[in-house]
Amino acid sequence: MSTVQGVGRPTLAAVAREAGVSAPTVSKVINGREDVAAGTRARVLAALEQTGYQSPLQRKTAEGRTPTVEVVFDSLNSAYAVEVLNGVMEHAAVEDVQVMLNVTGRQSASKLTPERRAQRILDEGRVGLIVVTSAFGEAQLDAFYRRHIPVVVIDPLNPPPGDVVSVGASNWAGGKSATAHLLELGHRRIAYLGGPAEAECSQARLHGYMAALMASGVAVNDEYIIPGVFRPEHGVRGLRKLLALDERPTAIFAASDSIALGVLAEARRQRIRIPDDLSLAGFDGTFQAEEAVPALTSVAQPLQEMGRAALRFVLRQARGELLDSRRVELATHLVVRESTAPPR
Amino acid sequence: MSTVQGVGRPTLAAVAREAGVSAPTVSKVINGREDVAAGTRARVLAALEQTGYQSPLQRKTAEGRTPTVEVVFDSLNSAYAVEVLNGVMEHAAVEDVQVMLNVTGRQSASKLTPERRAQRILDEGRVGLIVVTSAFGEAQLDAFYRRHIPVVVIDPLNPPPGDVVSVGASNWAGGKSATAHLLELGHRRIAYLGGPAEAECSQARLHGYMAALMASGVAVNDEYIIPGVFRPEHGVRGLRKLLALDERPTAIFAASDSIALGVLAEARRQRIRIPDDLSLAGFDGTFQAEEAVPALTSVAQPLQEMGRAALRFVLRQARGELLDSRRVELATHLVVRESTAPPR
DNA sequence: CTGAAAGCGCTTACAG
DNA sequence: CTGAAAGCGCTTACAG
Repeated sequence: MSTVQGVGRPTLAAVAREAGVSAPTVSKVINGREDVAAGTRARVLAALEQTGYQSPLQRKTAEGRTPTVEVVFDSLNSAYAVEVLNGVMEHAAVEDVQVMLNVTGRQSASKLTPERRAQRILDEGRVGLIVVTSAFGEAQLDAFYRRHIPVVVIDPLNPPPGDVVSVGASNWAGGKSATAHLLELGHRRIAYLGGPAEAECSQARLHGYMAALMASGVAVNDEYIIPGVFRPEHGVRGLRKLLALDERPTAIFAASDSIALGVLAEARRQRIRIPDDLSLAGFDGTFQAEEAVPALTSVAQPLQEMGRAALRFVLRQARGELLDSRRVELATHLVVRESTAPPR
Repeated sequence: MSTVQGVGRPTLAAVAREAGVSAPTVSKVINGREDVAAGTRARVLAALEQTGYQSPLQRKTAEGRTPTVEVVFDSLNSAYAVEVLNGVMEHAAVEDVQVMLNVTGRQSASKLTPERRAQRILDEGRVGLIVVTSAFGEAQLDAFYRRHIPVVVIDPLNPPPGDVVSVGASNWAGGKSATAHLLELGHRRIAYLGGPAEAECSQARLHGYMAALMASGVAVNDEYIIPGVFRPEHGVRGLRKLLALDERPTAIFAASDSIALGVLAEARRQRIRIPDDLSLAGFDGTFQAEEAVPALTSVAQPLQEMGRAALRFVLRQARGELLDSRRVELATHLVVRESTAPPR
């Protein structure tokens, strides 16, 4: 007839026993009342942690409910973002996880402080977050990290702080392969229309480009390297700048398909035929590359797989499993289509 | 000293009183136990509704937390879906609402029964749902409706049951304007590549098309009307069928831009020049119409606005406000680009 | 600031 | 299938 200890979930009474206080006192601490002495509060908090106490609400929230992961984009206005999202959603269906979607928009200056946002994630019972590119700054990622909220960043613009896990693609190898392809076709004047100068992925692509040039003994021409944004406008303006040069390039490697699409549009306006007058290679390998006219040679990133992998890593972290690595790079591969040809 | 009735949240005991049963019986109904007579269950359910009872969990969930709306797509693989989603997300940011994203995929045969899914929505404390096109069938919509879960359907494939609110665009007027445009250019043999025959929006576009023909005294040719799916494949196959006819059409009105894109691709393969040999108009007016080569004449739907409106209506219903109408149609407008021209 | 006592709201076990 | 009774786990009101 003796009471069996340690069976079932710990109750508030058990926490009280552990802390050597009464149940009402524990109740006060849990509910954030002020009228508890600092020492008592500390003992209660220790007991709460030691026993792993969960309030009925927390229990209910945790228990039957489908776990929820938050996915944060700075914008959904790109085929890139949509493909990553599709990968996340696909794996979420497999794992029976719910997805809270958050689009921050340009104004990274949110109303919420990093601390409050992290607290909210905790309050709402999220198991973790997937952050795509630059949706959150270092301060925010740090706040998540300090509270042990599992976070995975896809294609971080800057190296994420602490031990935050990131997923990307082999950008350097991809940049090298696209450039090598153009070199093999016989091009020597190859321009690079890049993404933001500070973005890791764009830097890697640039250095892959330079590595390919150097390996072929082709000098790097600074005039041919134009950083910008991953948007068609950059392709439009970039092409105009390149056409204004004394020595025009015969080929362009664009750091994203969206940039390449801008080049394509501007080339059409300027009556420059692609690939006859100018070869063009992109990066990302979204359906837009395939559907473009002419179809775009592009370095394909496994975007869906990156989304899936990010979710896998969030869930693993949430389960307390160790990850093999803080940084995962999935392979890119060059897909040759119609937009590249030997120079005239 | 008399007990004040009706003050504070209704308790389980109050529900029991209302239903004329004991508290344990109400508890059983709430917790989905089987051992309750059907008649008793019905009375308890009525009392639950009448009193507006919320379990402590529901109460806590509802209280400090940011309200959450669930958005359900059958697929995210279309520019259409992405634009609607963008509209929803934009308004969600304005209203400070969270968005749970759900992509059902082709298998509308989910593991969850309609009842259980509706229960889950309630348990998780969603304020309501936005359902895009055919993501849920009638049985599911009905289950939501019976539990008074606010639902708004965007572009329902079938007329939604009960008083479920739906948002769409002026499909009939759009179909008429596209066809009238082709007629004005001088076309008389105009084909219609439609969406699913049972889909309301496709029917409306078809009847707009027929109305325009009739108004111009042009006979409707059944061979020119081919229903299908809102995907490029339908455009590819549809064009092949039309080319096999003795009297080939000189213009095609496609019920979506994605269908038109398929026509465009197949026309290129067959060396049919658009608009020189064949005029082509689409529907949706997504960025894909603009970026196509040649740029696609298309009936623009205000997709973002439809997403925004859907969220507004969900929130209004959740607040218990009355809506002016169960069906809202936003205006479409024809955007003439490069893919339509007079017949040769 | 603390806790014994009372109380609240719901659930469980079981007699009928 | 139903409900009186007992019980559970937490919170509240208040004496000290």
